[in-house]
Amino acid sequence: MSGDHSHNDSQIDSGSRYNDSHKHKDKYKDKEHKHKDHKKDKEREKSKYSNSEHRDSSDKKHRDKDKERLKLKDGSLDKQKDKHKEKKKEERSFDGKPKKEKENGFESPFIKSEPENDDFYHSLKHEKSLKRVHDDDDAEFKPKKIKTEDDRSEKKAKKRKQEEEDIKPKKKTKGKKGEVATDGKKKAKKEPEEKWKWWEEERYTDGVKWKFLEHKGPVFAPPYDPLPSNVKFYYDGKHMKLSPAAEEVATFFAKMLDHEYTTKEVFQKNFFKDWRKEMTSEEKSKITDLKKCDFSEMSEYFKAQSESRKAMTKEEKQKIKEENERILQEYGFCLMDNHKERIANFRIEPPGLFRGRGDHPKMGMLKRRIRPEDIIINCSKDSKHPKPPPGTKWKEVRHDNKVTWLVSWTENIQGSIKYIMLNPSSRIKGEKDWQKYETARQLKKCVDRIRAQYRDDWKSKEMRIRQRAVALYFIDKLALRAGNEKEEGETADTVGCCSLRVEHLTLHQEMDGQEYVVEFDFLGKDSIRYYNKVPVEKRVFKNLQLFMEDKEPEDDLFDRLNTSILNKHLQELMDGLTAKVFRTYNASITLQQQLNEITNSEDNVPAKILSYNRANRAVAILCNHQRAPPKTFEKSMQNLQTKIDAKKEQLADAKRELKSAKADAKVRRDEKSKKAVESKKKAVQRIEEQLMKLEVQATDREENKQIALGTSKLNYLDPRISVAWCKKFGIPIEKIYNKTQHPFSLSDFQQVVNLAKEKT
DNA sequence: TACCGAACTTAGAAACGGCGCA
DNA sequence: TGCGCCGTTTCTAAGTTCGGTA
Repeated sequence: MSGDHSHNDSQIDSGSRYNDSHKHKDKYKDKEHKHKDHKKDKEREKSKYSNSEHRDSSDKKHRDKDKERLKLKDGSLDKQKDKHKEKKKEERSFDGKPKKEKENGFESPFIKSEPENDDFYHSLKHEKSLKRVHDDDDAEFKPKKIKTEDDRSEKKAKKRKQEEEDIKPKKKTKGKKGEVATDGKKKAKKEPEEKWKWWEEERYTDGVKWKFLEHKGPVFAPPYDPLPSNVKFYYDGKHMKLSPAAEEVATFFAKMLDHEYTTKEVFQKNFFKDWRKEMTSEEKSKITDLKKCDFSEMSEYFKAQSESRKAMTKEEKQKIKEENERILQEYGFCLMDNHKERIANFRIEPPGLFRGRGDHPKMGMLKRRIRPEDIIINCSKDSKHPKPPPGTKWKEVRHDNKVTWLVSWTENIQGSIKYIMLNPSSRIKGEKDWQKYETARQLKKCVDRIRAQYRDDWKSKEMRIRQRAVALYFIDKLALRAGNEKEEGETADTVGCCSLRVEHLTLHQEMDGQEYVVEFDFLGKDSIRYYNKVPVEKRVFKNLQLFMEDKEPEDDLFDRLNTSILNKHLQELMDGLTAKVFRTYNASITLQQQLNEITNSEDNVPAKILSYNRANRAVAILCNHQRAPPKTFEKSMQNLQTKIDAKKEQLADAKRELKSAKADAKVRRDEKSKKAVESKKKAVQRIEEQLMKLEVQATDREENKQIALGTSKLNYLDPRISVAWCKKFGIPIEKIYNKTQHPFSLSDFQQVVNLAKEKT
């Protein structure tokens, strides 16, 4: 990326986003409190206005101001749009791939390392490069076809028809536990299952997700197991026997007694309110104050139970493991279009207390038990439908093949729908993932034009266009999320780009020797704090001043913008473009740039992996993927340091021994002493390597203290970049991805690796 | 065009389990 | 052999996007 889009330079103090986070947390909480109090006061004052009235009046105010400041639109945008549409037609063929790229072959720059080809992300022809990485001499490679509406040749229609005829599952032969073999071939135990190369097949059209789907339904949470009679609950110091329903809910609280949640007022209030709903009228009249409730015996009981589980014998543990495996084999897989696919979450969420993140107004509420009568089953008409537990009924059985879920139910906290879906290794998820990275690569081709346009729009005569352009600049430069509007009081007060409020930004004409600095401070997804000081272009700065003029701190910064308007605009700029594509694109391109920049081919494997982790870290910082430092962090760092110190001593000893061996050899001049020198040399070398490994580990861990790498690795980084990097620098792919990560690249890769091993 | 619900992705925390070390 | 550590897996909350409806 060029200019101001190099993310890492753009943050004056990127480290401060993490290092200061605790310092700022309290300040932020105060701020949030103030905001809420202020809001309440204002609401009281303005109680005669409804929310929408207030918004309307504010809209009008801004509209009038616009008129004063800006003259009417001159139609240049439409011209631009038309021009762009034409260009778009030229750029792409029907399947979304540039013609040029289709005609010319491609070589991964990480394989062929000329500097001009270092832009892997841009020039990559994905299927081919993947294949190259995996299997250089596979001449049979066929690029995957992405079917579109325009893509229906007669031949393909015939093929589809044939597929439809073939779609019923082939007769399966059951092998030993959990083995399902197709085509009547029994699979040998432990033999790796043949991997479905779905990426080599054509996709469904018209929103069809599958033709055949069969599964066994969900696994329900075990029924409540009442407490033994010796485990007592006390109210106001006196023992009180609770009814089963009230006792169950009490145990949810008792299980969380050591958690910070139970100390929060909102949590306690919500819990108590919902708990009382489960009580008998007698209990209700007696138990009126949570503070008088003593759950400690219950809590101790659960702790003891957890301890005894840990202390179980090997055999007992094995028995449980086997039972879990049996359940997994029975319920953890489905049959989708002839293939056995792993289900991600086949267990229904058990009842408990809702743990919202951040200052969630509903934390502590009772998540009720889900019964078969709440469950909607989705499967093929012609499949064997899952049976509800004896004496119960499903809410509904439907056959909707335009969705990917198998089971759904509505949860009682937010009233939202929960789903049981397939594992990321499934075709259905992998295909989507692949598509996502392809869209991001499409963006790479037109991002310069889009950037030029939004820069131009900063000067627009229309306020809404200026706001859109500045928001897009933030989304692109800072990888902010889109920021949907949220219902007040239903969730924690978090924002994204479009929902930023005036109070979330502070403008500094000059700061730390830089001009036009914007200081962001807000809570994003999961109430993770985003704190960043960013120098921006003068025009952006001036626009922000304009947007903030005459507004209250709690007013929307972009009052003429929402995610729907923004995404509609993005759709016009590029097919399939939405705000989140920028995050994927910028994450992947950052990884590639960082890898190019910091990998040293002379380094050994651990040092190269450190480089990879650092590149990954740059992405995680960009995307603001933070985590709470592990509880054992300080201790584990200390342990590591002790190991390093010991290793250093060991090295010093080894060096001394080598020195004396050398001196000895000089005097003796015999074979034996020569050999001794050699072996001492090797020992020194070995210890040096071990020390280096430990030091690298310490650096990596320290740098990772508050940063979560997993999310970016799993969701934002095009795996082809990592795979190509591994190939170029001779790093085993297993060092970067474990066996469950990145199915579409790794399953194939792993297969080729295994084949190669077999051949040698 | 605004609104809303459905569907799906992204997210951090917690639980789990296996491995290395004393 | 037991224990602690740490990577992996599971869990489910919290986002985004899309499409239908009024």
